[in-house]
Amino acid sequence: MAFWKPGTIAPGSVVERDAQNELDSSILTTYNSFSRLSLQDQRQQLPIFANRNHILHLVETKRLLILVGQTGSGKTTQIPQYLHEAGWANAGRIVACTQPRRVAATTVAARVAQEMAVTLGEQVGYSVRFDEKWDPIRTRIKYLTDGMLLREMMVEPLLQQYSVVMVDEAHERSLNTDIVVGLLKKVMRKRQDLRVIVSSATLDAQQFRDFFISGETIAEEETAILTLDGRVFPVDVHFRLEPCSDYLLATVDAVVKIHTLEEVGDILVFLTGREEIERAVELIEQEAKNVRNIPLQLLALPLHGGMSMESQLRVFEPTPRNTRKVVLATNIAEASVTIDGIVYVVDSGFVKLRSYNPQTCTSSLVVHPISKAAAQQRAGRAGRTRAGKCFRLYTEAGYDTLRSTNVPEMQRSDLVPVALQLKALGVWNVLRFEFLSPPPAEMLARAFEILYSLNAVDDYGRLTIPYGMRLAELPIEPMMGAMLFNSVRFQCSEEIITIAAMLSVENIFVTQSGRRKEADFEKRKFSVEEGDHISYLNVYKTFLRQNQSPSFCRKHFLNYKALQKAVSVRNQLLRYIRQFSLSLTSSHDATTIRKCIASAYFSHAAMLQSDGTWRTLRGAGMSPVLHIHPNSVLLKMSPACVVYHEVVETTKSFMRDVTVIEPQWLPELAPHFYTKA
DNA sequence: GAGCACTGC
Repeated sequence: MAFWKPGTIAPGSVVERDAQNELDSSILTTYNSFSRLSLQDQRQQLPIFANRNHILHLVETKRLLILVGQTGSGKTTQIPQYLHEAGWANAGRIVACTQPRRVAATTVAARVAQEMAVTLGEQVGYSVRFDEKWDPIRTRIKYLTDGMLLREMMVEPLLQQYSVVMVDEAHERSLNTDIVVGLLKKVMRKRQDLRVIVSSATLDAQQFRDFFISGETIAEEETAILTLDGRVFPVDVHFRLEPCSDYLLATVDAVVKIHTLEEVGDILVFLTGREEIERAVELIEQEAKNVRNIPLQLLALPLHGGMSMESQLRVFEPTPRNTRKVVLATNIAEASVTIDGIVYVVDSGFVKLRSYNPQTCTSSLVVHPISKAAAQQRAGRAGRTRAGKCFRLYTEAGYDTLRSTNVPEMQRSDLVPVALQLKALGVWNVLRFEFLSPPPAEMLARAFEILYSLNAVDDYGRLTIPYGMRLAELPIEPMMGAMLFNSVRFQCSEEIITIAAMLSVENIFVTQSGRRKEADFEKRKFSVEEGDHISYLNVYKTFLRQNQSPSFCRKHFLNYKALQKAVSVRNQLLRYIRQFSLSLTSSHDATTIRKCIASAYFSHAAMLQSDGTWRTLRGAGMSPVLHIHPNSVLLKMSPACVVYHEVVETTKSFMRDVTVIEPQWLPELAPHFYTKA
């Protein structure tokens, strides 16, 4: 293939896969060359074992250790054990290891408990939302999501119970990881004894060190950067010689070329979204019919977050005989989901990213070029089980123009919840908080204006007690929290908790390509003219009445897993209601429920214009022209006045989760915001 | 008559 310019990357030079994958490679006997060894012998075979004493020495003598960990180095499972063996968990102290994802925290904890031959939940435990197994007295090593560590810090800001905190996957720059890192720097000022380990990728290790040594919190000589070798297979990386004008067609072309020219092995393709993936599947299926001289069948499978769990599971089934599987995936396959047997990766070089515009309170979902770090992560997906190849649909010069690491989530998020959480975590002056990547001061100032309008902070920017503190404690966004508190007054808290839970989960209605009409028909059975919120209430009530039956969901195109999550969220919210001693009352009057929604979402009210679009009532000149989202039950209706949960900008500015209201409610419910004309 | 990347509390 003269088409491709080869450029090998050395074994171990790909960015670390997430902790769960690291674990998979040692659990799955098929691919574990050490499987016949005892667990202790297996531990000593890991590349990291050679560094054990060095790591312990660094933790002993330095206060901050930055680990550049390669794939399969075993750092997530081994380092906490080394620290435990060396006595860092003596005298009632605990070694903590944070993860950005729930599955990683729980599965790694299970593996470590197994290696230490202890019962999970005793010496080794984990803590994630909805699920925890650890013992306040006995637990010595604790794996937790960084979000859970933040919750613990609301109660114990100095983390006195922990001797070492290891922040894993810090290079992903998730919102919570960044907040944890910023807070750890603050804690290190007050606790000389605390040890911090930050695990990251090559490209940003120095940035983490610079962050901690700035402001003389800790001296440079109190820090160390250590690079660990990994256990992965080499991946040949091929660039295009010429840029392509249409990466979708280039994708299909690349898949067909791999299929005809390369030896057996499954293909993983990275694209940006559902629509694109479905088109690519179609095109590949067409092309596959024309390939006649190959004994292998080509099986194209989509993989994206909008699919039901059972459809997603299809990509994990073993590839049938005489078949080559090609999985066309979104970013879900970059870190969250690992597919075995992938030998070839086709990388479009693009990703769909959500970013937030605080001026219009709008989030947009736009296709962006990926970062170099993400490109390496994607390439690494080909080297899991044996040597692989990665075909990049961009030139080497194009690669050089990519930014080195991901845009931190902090830079593209609504800062209202961040500001509220930092206040609740005891950060007195949020504008002076040391962020790893500081957001513009005016964006933080705007966040405080909104917190003030919600009565979460007072004239001086102080958190109100108990209201602001309670809003911060709730695991939902502040405006939704306000709706929850208002529901007590409207005497419909039962229904509002359900609605809040349903708004917290995505993709309640699943759509399978080709069965859209059926799905639409089923959806209409739950739909009411009042709008999406009340329709969700219907879905939830019916789901419970059907005893949370998976087959009921399948029959009616409902997402079983999403609904189960809604049940968990609702139970959690119910616990908060009880904790705050709020009364639980039920209302069968949809008008009351709609008024309650509008009482918190009054700033999200929009009026129908003569041209058939909507505009927000206040600041209409600034607000974009709004449309009802195609997923809304109100799509074909033209309600005169609505409130919406959020606006997402894709091809247009769409209002998602819309409820019909009467315009005269607004001056009654929010007189400070709307004055009667 | 069109659309929705992925996490987390």
